[in-house]
Amino acid sequence: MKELFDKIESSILLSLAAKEFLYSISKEKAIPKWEILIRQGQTVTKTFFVTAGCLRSYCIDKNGKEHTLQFAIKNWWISDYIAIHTDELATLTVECLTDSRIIEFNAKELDEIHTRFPEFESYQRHNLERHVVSLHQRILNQLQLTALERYDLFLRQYPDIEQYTRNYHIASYLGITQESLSRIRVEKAKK
Amino acid sequence: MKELFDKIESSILLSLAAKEFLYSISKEKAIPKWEILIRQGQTVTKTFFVTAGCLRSYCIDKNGKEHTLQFAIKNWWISDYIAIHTDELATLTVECLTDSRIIEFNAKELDEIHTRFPEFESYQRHNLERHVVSLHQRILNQLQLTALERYDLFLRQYPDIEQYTRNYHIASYLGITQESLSRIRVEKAKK
DNA sequence: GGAAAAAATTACCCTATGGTAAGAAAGCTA
DNA sequence: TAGCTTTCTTACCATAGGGTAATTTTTTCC
Repeated sequence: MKELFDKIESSILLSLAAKEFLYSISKEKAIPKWEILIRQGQTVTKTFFVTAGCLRSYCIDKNGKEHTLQFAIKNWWISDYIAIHTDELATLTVECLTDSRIIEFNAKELDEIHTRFPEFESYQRHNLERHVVSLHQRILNQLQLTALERYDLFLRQYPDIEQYTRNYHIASYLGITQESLSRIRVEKAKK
Repeated sequence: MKELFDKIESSILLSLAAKEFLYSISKEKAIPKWEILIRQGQTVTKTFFVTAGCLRSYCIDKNGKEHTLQFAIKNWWISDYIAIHTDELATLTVECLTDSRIIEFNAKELDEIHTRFPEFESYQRHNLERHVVSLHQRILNQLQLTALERYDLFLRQYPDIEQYTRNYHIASYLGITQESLSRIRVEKAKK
């Protein structure tokens, strides 16, 4: 719980009213490892703010292969934004990679917070801007770097995430197979 | 000019004050084909709202290859968000693919609009949410579709953009070479 | 702590896409 | 309309990464 306000307050000043409202609707929850919070094909109503641990969102394609869209650790938001925005069934699965703690919000609650508290809306806008920037960078990396370069960058950029993940999670995030990642790791080890 | 308000008003209600302020600072500009609005390596101060025509943002990698990040037609925003956000030099070039019309905003102006007019901030948040959703979809497509499938999807999803682009623009957006796109087009034609 | 399950590695061969270079077509511009 | 420039196509070969399956290593959990 505290984490949410730490995070938000570090970027904007929340009014007392906003703070009380947030407290009144949000409950921090412990989620055990491997629990699934959103399941591909089902309806999505919630967005999650992570206060501890690590979650992952991924989709399973028509050949049964997993593709990781996002990892989320402390202070990050995660959900199936595609489904929420298009009002369709989940295209993603969101799972807990380790015992974690989250705060969940449904769409109506978030709408209400945004409407009632402009400072929260401002926080969200900044958040989304950062998100867009990181997605732009990810797309450019995918277009111009080799698999090895993307792996190195991932390790440098998100050193805290590796401890929670299996190699095949990272491979599917980087857009390669587990086997290719394994070959890359062998090459790296040789140097 | 009118377009900006058409677009914004269709999603939110702007107060009279906000509208007057927007009018007072924004000037629509005609930009000729091939003009470059942001140049990789230089400083970035502006964000563009397109009212007619088509712009493109791309980066040139260390091997001299172009990678298209975004196309923007009427009612879309375009800039080098990476540079603006990280406060560094442009990693992207933004060019005009055809004679176009734009309204430009500098960061300070946008900040001021956001601060003074919560309804504009709300519009921007929704805009950014849509942007995040489309980037998520693009990343998933890149991970799970073949080049041919991505090309078909592009043509279906953005039928209005093709008229403004060269094939190598589209190829570099899809993450393939111009030659590969050409081979794909030949295959498609056969069927 | 040990059996069972899951993940990672490795070897072998395969395929989609890349690179180069030459020629054809289309688009400008005088 | 001719000539120049840019874009597109095609052929040929190269390569990064994929697929399968067997083996080893690590993790899970009773």
